[in-house]
Amino acid sequence: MNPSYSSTRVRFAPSPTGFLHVGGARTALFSWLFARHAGGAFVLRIEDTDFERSSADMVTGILEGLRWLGMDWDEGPFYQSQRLDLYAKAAAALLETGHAYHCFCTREELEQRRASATEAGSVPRYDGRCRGISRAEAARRLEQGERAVVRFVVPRDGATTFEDAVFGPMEFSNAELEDFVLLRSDGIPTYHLSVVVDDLDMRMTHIIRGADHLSNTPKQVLLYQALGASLPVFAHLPLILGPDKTRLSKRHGATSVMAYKEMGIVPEAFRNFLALLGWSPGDAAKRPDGPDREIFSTDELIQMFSLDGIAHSNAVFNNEKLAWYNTEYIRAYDPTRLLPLIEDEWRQVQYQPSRGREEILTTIALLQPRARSLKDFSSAFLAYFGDEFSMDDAAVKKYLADSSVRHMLAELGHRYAAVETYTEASTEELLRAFAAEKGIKAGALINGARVVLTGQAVAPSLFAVMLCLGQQRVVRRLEAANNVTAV
RNA sequence: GGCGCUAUCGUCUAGGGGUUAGGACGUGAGAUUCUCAAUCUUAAAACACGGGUUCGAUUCCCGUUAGCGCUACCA
Repeated sequence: MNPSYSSTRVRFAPSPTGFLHVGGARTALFSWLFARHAGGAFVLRIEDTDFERSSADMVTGILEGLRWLGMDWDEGPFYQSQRLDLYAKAAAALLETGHAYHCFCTREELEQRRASATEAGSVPRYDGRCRGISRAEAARRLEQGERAVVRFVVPRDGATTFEDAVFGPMEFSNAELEDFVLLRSDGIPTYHLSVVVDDLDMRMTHIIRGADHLSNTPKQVLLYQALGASLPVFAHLPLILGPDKTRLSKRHGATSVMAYKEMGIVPEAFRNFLALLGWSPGDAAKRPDGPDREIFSTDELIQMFSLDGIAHSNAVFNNEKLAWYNTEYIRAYDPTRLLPLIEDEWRQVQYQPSRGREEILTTIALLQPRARSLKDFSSAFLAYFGDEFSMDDAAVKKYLADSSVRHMLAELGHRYAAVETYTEASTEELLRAFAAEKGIKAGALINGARVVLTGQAVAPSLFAVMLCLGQQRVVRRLEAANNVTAV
């Protein structure tokens, strides 16, 4: 079968009650990878039925995060808040078929019963007392303005089963479930109703979501059955944990995807890292000799992805490994691809390079092996792109504390001014001869010059830096060596 | 508490009835010497515990423990 004709349909259905967080991003990524692998559709649906906590800004942020990670969607975004009539209709149908009933218990009553049940050491579960209310009576009470929710009739006994594509066969005793709410008293659907109705309406074939929904699934399975629909494939993803092995949350620091952009992470690195968090290509990553593969292009990820490779256990988010991916990606980029990302960083700090595009490109190439983040290009590396940069205090202290070194560097600047063929070799030759003449170790001069030239203690080979900067800048900066003072 | 899920180096993981249990990140040591956050070499580091099944379990089964999740008129 031609995969492009596949009817596979997968959705990502975030709730806009927060930014796109790491866990959500991975769910989206796995769903997207799965859809692309199958040649199916990837649908975006915003689950904004919690009006109190949802906001349009959050939707914007989520879409921004998705785009940043390079995930495109084929349909949507659909908003549940605009599909309310659909859920109401479904609830009415369920009411009609006896799968649901009106419950007039107030929140206060419910809370009270819950509290006393907990106190008595029993499980707080709705007892279904309003099931017995006849439809006629319910209609009358509604007529009189009484508020009611619509609850689902969960079978008292038996079990609900389904097959999870990740965890295998699942069985939940119905006695563990309560008659959950379908429609709130204001007519807004609850999560269980809206997901099922939408997944059905949107003809989803696979439901890929976090394992925190595993225990909710039997309720939804019951709903599918009551609606006379067949089940989609459920695939639950193990959760992502913080370093302390509790579920990743704000107190673990960066949890919003965009925070990683702000840290100078490149999207491909983040995506590669995320893809391998809770999923593994297995033997496909093996190489006959040498280490297993860790770096995969998007196309490779799409081609290799399968539900079988999804782990069953939770994974701790490892910042160090992400940082490693970032350096790998930054290093491997073609400078022309890196440039726009760097320009974006420059814009953010309102920096204007004073060098031409070609020079900038070769400079990037020089710096790439040492960059750990995009941020380096808008901070530590600024001395390479223009003449506005600051000195690293520690570097100055370490290599320029001695005033005689500063004097020598200034003098060295004069010498460079007179050089006719300015090359990597000639600059080195001159410096070493100069050091010999002054009776100082070349290394001391080199380290000092590095700081004067770049403001940093760490840089590429000094003479490569000199060539990159060009004769004029080198002369100017060296001649100003005496003005350098540690703050 | 009830229900569910899970358990291989510190972390991400491969593997699977008989292996020197493989790789990556990180960490340690060494090399290089013009710096290191670059590079190269190298080392340490794991099958949670207890019972089965079996000639043989890290692998299969059960239990224990631990962790996580769910248990709302949130999603």
